[in-house]
Amino acid sequence: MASATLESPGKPDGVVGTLASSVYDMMRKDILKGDLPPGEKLRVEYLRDRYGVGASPIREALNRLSVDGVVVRVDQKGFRVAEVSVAELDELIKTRCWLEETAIRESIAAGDDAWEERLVLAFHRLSKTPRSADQVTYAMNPDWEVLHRAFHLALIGACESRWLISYCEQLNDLADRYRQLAAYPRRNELDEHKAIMDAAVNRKPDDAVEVLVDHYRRTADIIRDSVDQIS
Amino acid sequence: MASATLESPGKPDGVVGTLASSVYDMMRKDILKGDLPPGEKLRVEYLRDRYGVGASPIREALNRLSVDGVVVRVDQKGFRVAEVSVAELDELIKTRCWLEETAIRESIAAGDDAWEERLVLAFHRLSKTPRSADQVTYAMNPDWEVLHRAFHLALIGACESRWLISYCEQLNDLADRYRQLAAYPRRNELDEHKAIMDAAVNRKPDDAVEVLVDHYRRTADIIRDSVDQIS
DNA sequence: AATGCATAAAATATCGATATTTTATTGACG
DNA sequence: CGTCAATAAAATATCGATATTTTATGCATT
Repeated sequence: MASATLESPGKPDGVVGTLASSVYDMMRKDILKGDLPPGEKLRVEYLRDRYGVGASPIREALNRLSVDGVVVRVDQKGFRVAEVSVAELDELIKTRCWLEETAIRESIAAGDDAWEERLVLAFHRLSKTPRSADQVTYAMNPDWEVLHRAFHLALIGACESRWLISYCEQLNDLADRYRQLAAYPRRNELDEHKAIMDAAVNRKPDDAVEVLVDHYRRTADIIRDSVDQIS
Repeated sequence: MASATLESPGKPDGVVGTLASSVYDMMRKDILKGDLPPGEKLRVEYLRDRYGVGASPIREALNRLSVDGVVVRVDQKGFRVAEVSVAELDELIKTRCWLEETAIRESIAAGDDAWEERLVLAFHRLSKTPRSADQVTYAMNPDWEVLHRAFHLALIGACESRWLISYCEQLNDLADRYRQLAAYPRRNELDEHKAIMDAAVNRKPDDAVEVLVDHYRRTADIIRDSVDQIS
């Protein structure tokens, strides 16, 4: 953990947009995957070194991240990576289940063929991608993570509310952070993902909700002990 | 409108916290009540004059506001006040109804005596406060607005999810912005607020949801034409 | 040993200058 | 008249210095 924290993950070469936005993206990723661990003080001077930019873009990114929920801002005391806890995990999952129930019901009700096709493709791509980057020992596969996120967002993509989608995105990312932080066993969720997709495509909202909620709760159950130890 | 835009609403004298936070609060209020109108370009040089602080705190505040949904940020092009539209209003109200349905059901289920008492007091204070600042012509009463917000947040305060509460807060504020921007007739919502409170306190979730949703939709109906004209 | 105070060191937040990018303007050409 | 290119003006974004605040340290007192 210490070496992961101190090692610079790279500089914003080939900058697109602004330095502040690049730093925001990089820092956000580092926090969500645990490279910047829960509770860590985010000192501007250290971050300048780590990301290779000046204090202003760093502070701008930190301000944005603080509204995202991954960074905690205290006036005059600076910024800190948001803590994790079992209570927080449970509240997060509970809220996620509420909101995604609404979102998936609305998507099933309003979703057209295009939505179905996006969902089917998202599942297909996810199912073709190895869950683990290593065949012997579980190792996080970044490709799978990207496709996994896309699959879950495709499920709710037809709910016709950018607000609800953005809230679900936020809760998704925060929940995934817990998964990255926890000791996660080899587990293949393929059948669960397929059951969710089938229920959605077959326009069975009650089934979809039940399987989806079960999926999220099961994940939380698996990682709960581990979260208790890192918090 | 032009004079309201150009007139400085005050400087951060007696700064508490940081300049960035003070500017954030002031600018947020100015946007929500329409003093900084929809679509307006937020030029840093102008805001420096208006709020009397340097570019850095201005940019920091703008970055935070951009995640709030009241400001739109485009890299290399700066910041602009978020636009309004009828479609946006409808999506907002729809989402608000979904989320507050969940929040009020959960609050009714989990809320203890303390929650009831907070709600009863919030209603009481709201009912004692004149809806309009002027007895002849409707004029926005800031005191009523503060208590109105508190009442609605008290309703959902026992839902046991800080995420859901913060989303409802955001949607509440954005919906209230529409009310401030629109030509709003003299209307007294006292009976509606009472019906909502009674249903909640009497632990009747279906009634509470129905009256609450009706309340929000009615407001949207009242202001829709006016919103169409300012957007 | 615990508490309080003063001072030094470290960190946070802001300022103003300046580098970079976008927008506006003007003139040439078809 | 419309389009394109060049240039100037305006605006955005960043830098590094510095003012302000917080934290750490050392010493004295109870």
